[in-house]
Parts: sequence; C-alpha cells; structure tokens
Amino acid sequence: MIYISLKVLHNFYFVYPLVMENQHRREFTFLRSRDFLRHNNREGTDPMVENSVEHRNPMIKEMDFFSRSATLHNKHHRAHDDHDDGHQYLERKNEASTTKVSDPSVNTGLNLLTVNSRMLRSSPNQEGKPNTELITLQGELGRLHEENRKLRSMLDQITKSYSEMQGQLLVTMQNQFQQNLEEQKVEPNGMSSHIMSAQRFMDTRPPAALDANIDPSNSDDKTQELSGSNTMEVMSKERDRSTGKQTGIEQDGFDQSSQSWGSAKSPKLDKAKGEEQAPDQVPLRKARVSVRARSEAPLISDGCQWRKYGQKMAKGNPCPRAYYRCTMGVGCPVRKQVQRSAEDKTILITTYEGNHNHPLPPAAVSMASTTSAAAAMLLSGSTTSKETLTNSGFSSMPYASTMATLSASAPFPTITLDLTQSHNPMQYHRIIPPSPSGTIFPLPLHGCPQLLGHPMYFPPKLPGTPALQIGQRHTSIVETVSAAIASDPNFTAALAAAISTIIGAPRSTNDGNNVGTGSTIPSNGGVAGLPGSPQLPQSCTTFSTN
DNA sequence: CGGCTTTGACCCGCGC
DNA sequence: GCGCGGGTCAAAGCCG
Repeated sequence: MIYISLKVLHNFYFVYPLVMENQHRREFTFLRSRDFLRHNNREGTDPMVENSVEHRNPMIKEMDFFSRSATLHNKHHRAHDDHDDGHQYLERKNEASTTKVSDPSVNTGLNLLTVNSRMLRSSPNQEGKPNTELITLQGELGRLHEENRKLRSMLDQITKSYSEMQGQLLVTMQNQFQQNLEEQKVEPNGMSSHIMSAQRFMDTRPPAALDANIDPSNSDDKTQELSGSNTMEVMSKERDRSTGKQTGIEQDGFDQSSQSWGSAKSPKLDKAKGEEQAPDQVPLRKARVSVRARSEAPLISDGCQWRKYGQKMAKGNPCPRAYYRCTMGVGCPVRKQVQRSAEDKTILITTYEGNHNHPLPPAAVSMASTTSAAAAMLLSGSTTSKETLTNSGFSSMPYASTMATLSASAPFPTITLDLTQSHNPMQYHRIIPPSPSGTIFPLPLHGCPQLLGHPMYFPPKLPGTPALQIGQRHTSIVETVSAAIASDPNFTAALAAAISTIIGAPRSTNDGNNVGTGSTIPSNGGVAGLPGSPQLPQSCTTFSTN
C-alpha cells in the first residue's frame, strides 16, 4: 500500500514524489491529448486548441490531487479514472483490496452484493433464523469504512504536513537570501556591485506571494511542489530579477503562470503579458545550468520525463542540438538542450533552463539540487564570472576550476558543470573543508533518505544554526557534492536497491536494468515503475549516463 | 490508437 | 531593412 509506505517514510523530499509520480503520469496522459484534440477537430471543434500543450483544458489542472495520484496504477483504468472523484476511487480501490486480503469468505464486492441481494430476497422466508452472514457483512462493511476513513486521514495529514514544510522552506529561502545579502553588505571592498545585484534579486513579496507565482488554477499542484523545484525556482526568480537585457515581461510571464519560463522565444506570451509589466521592473536574463558528462547515449538520465520538440543544427557544431521539454507537470517550463561537444563527441552537453513547477521524483531531486545550487552560484554574485566563482566559494575547491565555469558572454548567464573530469567522487569527502558555520544547506539532496548513509552525504547540522544563516558558498559545496554523487553509478545502484528494500515493493527485472544504466528518457523517462506499486527511482542521481 | 519523434516552417532577436 | 542564428511550432510519420 503506497500510502502506508509514505507514512512510514514520511520525508519531505522522498515520500511525496512517490505519490506525485502518479500525478505526473496522469498529467502526462493529458499532455498527450493532442491527438485527441486533433481527432475532435476533425469533428468540428476549435482548431485553436490543437497542438498546444499550453492550451490544455485548465480544468485539468484543477483535478483533484487524489484523483491524479490514486489512479494510473493501472493504465487500463485510465479512461474511467478521468471521470472519477479521487476519493471515491481510492475508496473503491481500498475497499476491494482490503476485502480480498482480510476475509477470504468475502471474495469480491460483486459477490458481496450478490449474496446481499439474495439474502434480502430470502429473508422473508427465513424468519427466525439468525442472519449472521448479513451481520458479518455489515460488520465488514463498517470496518472497511473505518479503514477508508483512516487512510483518508493519513493522506490529509501528509498533505498538510507537506504544505507546512513547503512554506517553511520558502521562508527559509527568503531569509537565507536576506542573510546573505546582509553579509555581503558588511564586506567592504568591491562588493557594491554584488549588493546592488543581490538587491535586485530580492523579491520583496512574502513567500506566499512567491508561491502564488504558480498558476492559481494550479493550486493543487503548487502546494505539492517539492522544495527542490521551489528552491531553484526561488533562486532563479531572484536571479531573473537581477540581470539581463530582456524585459521583465518574461518575468511576469514566468511568475504568473509558469507556463512559460519567459524564454525570449515566447513572444506571444511575452507580448500578451507585456502590458502588465511594471515600468520600473528590471530586465532579466535567464540562468542556465549546463552539464558536461561523458556519455555514449543520446541522453543522460536525470529522472525527469522529457519530450523532444525540436532539433537544430547549431552553428559551429556538426552535431545537432536537440530540444526537450519537461512533461512531468502541466505546463512545466523546464526545458533542456542536448548536444554533443564539437571537440569531443563523447561529451554530452545538457543545458537546463527553468524550474520545475511540480514535484520531482527521487531520481530527479538530485538534479534539482545540483542545478539549484548552480543557479545559486549565479545568484550569489554579479554577472562577471570570476567574481561569481570567487564569491560563491567555488574557487576554494580544488576541482572548482574544472568543475564549474561561468559564461557571461552567452545570451543567458550559464554555469557549466564539467563532470567529464575523471575525479573520484570520494575525494570530495576528503577535500571538502568543514564549512565555517559547520553547516551545509539542506538542499533537496537529502530528499533521498538513503543518502544519509552514503559517505558522500554530509547531513546538515541544523540545530543551533538555522538554515537562514547559511550562505551561498555552502550551497555551492553541496552542489559539487551532489554532482559528484550523481556521477557515481555505483551509488546509484546501491541507492535504488536500498529504496526497494525499504519499500518492499516487488522489483521487476527491468528495474535492475534501469538502475545506473540510464535508459533513454523518452517513453518512461527513467522513472517508470511498476503499475500499482510505488515507482522506484531509476536513479537517485542526476547524471547516470547510459 | 496513443505516444512520441521527426523535420520543415516559422518567429524573433540581434548584428550589420 | 536584411540576413543569420537560435528557438519553437505543428503536421506528418513512426512505433509498440
């Protein structure tokens, strides 16, 4: 039972994705409704809605979370689930399953009804006989109702807990940045530009307002977001407010709907929302996180589901550049470009843009932590690369020079994480100096509980040191660590095995194959699990190359 | 038949 | 204004 497992493993990052993945799949199904729309168009419906993910029925967004999460355990039930109330579905599902396992004498609901009706019909002819069977069934029914009630209560509790934690995280992020800003103000020389830059980063709205950046109609999804995505989202928002030559129109576009993260190539949306732009709004540029990793496969497995929407031959590179869009959430603005290096075709360059507006599976949490930390590096300083590297603390790391570089000349500020260096991840365990405050910011990295046992993971020492006191440089360290972990396929396999042990779900042979192999993302996106069981992460790492 | 990729067309920003 | 390049769209086709 997935929800019981969730209860046991109640973890801010780890638990919810197990639920959310079903939601993703549900929404993924809707994402693929283009053909359906096209089919309808042939019958006279509005062609304007055709072929546009952004034009999906907004009602889809507001569908009950439970409807989305509780269904799709079985693909064949999908058509019916679309019209089901989630609670009812869950109730029926629980009722059926519980009935089966709890009382062998009651096989199915159908039998139950049959017996029941027969008994009702025969009861007048059986006066005086104790209707023990009916009483038993009624008792069983009552027990099932009670169990359903408990399950619902558990779900409500989990949801509530998640919402609270999410709010706390947002507050923490906000406070952390303010703290960092104050620290920068104290530092005397040459920091004025950073201060000014950071001040522009600051979003003076309360966390709730930040949170409300998500499409209001998508409130359900919003409240279920992983902090991993939020972390980066906040950072990127702050970053987006800081620099760049594009207009704040895009910022508006991003904030209000997350349908578009404000690419310069979203002119329609930009124009539409340009009228709402505040005149004094600061132009922005988009932060990008580029990952270089050696891989023979066309894609690296990052735990998300992607859909290819374009391919172009880029100038100066014989290898085509592929464009992917995240399809795990409705209107997720995250996109990525995949291209092989012109110099070394074994190097796969994956560039991520935007921030997920949906919960992430465990396999993708690491990516979120990595990219968010990288974005934090951009956030931590001005647009000049050297300053950023220095101030983020990255330069203090032995491998920093080869691990991360910044490009201010690119159209978008881009940070490149070079994982092609054959460094031993374990080295980081030795070389990372204790942070000054003895604290590492609790990025979503520890969303995977098993990370706690991994030698590469440094558990945050929060007591006495609120997260808000943690500077960006700590974040960059975590980023490096997470990237190192991500590049460790052995850890990937071990992590997946540990998760499967804890959850106790049956593993198919495919699962084992998926782990660490980084199967090509499309179709299953590397996060597919067994129908009806919690979907195990293919990998809890980001860059398990194929 | 649904899901996904392919690929030419299109749009936009930018430099000249 | 024009051309180039990056990015996206969307019809067509492929695949299981």
